[in-house]
Amino acid sequence: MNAHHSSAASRATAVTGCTCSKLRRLTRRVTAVYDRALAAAGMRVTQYSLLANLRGLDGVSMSDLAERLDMDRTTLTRNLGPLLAAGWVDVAPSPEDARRRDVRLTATGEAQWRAARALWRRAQDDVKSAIGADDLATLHNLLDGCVPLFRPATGLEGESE
Amino acid sequence: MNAHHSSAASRATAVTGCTCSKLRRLTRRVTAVYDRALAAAGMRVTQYSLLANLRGLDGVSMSDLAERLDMDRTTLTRNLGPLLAAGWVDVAPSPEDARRRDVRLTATGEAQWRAARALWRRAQDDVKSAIGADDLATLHNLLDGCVPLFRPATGLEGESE
DNA sequence: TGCATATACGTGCATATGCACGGATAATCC
DNA sequence: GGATTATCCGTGCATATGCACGTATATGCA
Repeated sequence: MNAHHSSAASRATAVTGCTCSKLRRLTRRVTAVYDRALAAAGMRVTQYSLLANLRGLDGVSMSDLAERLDMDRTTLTRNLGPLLAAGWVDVAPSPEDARRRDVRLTATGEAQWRAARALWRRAQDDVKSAIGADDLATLHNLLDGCVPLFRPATGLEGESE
Repeated sequence: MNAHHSSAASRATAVTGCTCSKLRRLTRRVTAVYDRALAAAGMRVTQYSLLANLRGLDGVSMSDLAERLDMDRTTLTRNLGPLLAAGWVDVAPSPEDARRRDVRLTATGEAQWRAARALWRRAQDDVKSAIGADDLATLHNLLDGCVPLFRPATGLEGESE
């Protein structure tokens, strides 16, 4: 399908269709790939991502973690539910600020992540094989680069007046 | 940020990170853009997409529509709920096959779609401005091109043995 | 014809997503 | 120091997503 360099590189195609629907469509299908692979570890890709992002962090507030994941704060609250019930993460009030609730990966959660890691790797490799390394790199760069363009205003960027 | 041709074109970057999480992350943020724009029409981008896809089709079975959208059949059933309640779509048993239920856009639904179209257009233009026409074209081509790679097997493709 | 199979669909369950709203605590400002 | 404001958070509501399972109808075969 792709000889060597660029199979999906655009040749000035007129931009048509809904970017959002295209994103949602592919997200649905790709999520299925990862979820099927991670099912053997009893978790979904969203949960795997939470565990992975919690690694190395020694206690993050809900809001900080949500912002880090570009996720709504209240969505994070509920997404942590299953992980909390499974004992993979721990949430405790911050000693310094009683308003904050610090999220932490437990030892069990760390072990679970480590076990799921191989399954995730397999899914990631499958995706890489299917899309191709070059196109996947381009896709990653586009996805990463676009996110900051749509971040909600924190009220600190446009201090012009 | 981009001089002329390619701001997000990859230069052999090592592919790291989770493709699925990256997709989900951007989808979250971009969906917010469209949903905010379409809120004035009382609908979300998922619903707008349904109406748009129903246009021109004179009755599609649930399964066919789901496949067309790369969406789980049961997800479609529930996503049609609000549209059905609003009277924007109509679902009726097929005259030929009592198992099938044909989905059709109503006149009200058509009008709603037409009204929402301008709002969608504005969101789409905003996204195009933010990302840039070239990168957006590349993104669209990648998204469209990848979907078929992850379609569930229909049991008709690998007849080798 | 009658039964086994295949197809089309809905529901229960669990999670994912985010807006609107309200409660609790910290910071600020007279 | 007490009222106002800002920050951090959970919950109610509505939708989005899909797997497992069951039901109804059509199809194919003996």
